[in-house]
Amino acid sequence: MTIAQVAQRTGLTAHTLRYYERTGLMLEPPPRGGNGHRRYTERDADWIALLTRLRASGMPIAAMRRYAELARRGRDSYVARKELLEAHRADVIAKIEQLRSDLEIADYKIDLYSRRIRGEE
Amino acid sequence: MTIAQVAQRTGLTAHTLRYYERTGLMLEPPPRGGNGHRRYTERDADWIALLTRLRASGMPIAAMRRYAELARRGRDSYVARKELLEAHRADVIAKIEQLRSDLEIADYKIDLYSRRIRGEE
DNA sequence: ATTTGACTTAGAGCGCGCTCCAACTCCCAG
DNA sequence: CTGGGAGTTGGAGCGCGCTCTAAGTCAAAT
Repeated sequence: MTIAQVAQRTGLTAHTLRYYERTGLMLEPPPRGGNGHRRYTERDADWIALLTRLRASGMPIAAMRRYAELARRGRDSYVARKELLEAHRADVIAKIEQLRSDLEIADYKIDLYSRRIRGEE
Repeated sequence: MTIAQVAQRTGLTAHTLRYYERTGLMLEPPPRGGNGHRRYTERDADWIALLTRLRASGMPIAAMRRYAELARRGRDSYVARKELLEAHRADVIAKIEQLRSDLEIADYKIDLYSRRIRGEE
């Protein structure tokens, strides 16, 4: 698979794919064809798809890098990887709760404006 | 109220308070004491508290600036302000839903690692 | 008189996550 | 053999939201 095809498939740009590789997010650098172009394997594409989902849930690049490092260590890092993901999950859940509660002020204000618009105060 | 007191009360730094003012988030620049220092009114502090809550729910500075501009226009902008907040609320709710769904991959992986750790596969 | 400390300003710097640029190589179609 | 298109690299630039620095003013405490 070419970089353009992976970009297409994952929704990332080719720029971003090279950036991810540079910054240590790949399990290993994708193999190159005779012309020096990257030839992504199916496994590469799957890994990148996983990265995009972790990213979408707000995982920082640095944590994804740690996750990639663990994944390179193989079966020995299952526990560590699980812990990393659990920590991330807890972060996301906390963030969701925070958003919910910080949204209340908007709700309150919206209600206030509604009443003012209707001339109730 | 001094800038330090408002910082204390709102959890922002004095730096950030000046930045917010520079960038157009205040209804009007806080009055100055004889020594040129800002003397925040109770109303200023309340407004800043509202800003921090909007900010905490992820509203971008640019949107807060628009909100401040509307607020400066007074009663005429109730409808516009309400619409702005409703748009923000919709954004936040969408973001929460997105987070929930993007979290599924972490859940799935956590479960996978659990089973692998227990030696089931 | 001096030091301390809280404030002032304009403007620089930073961390994050991209995003793009310049200059280059390579291959293929016309 | 020429042009176009897709890829390569190192490194610069950007948008956001702060965050900090330098140099200065002023007031109260010693």
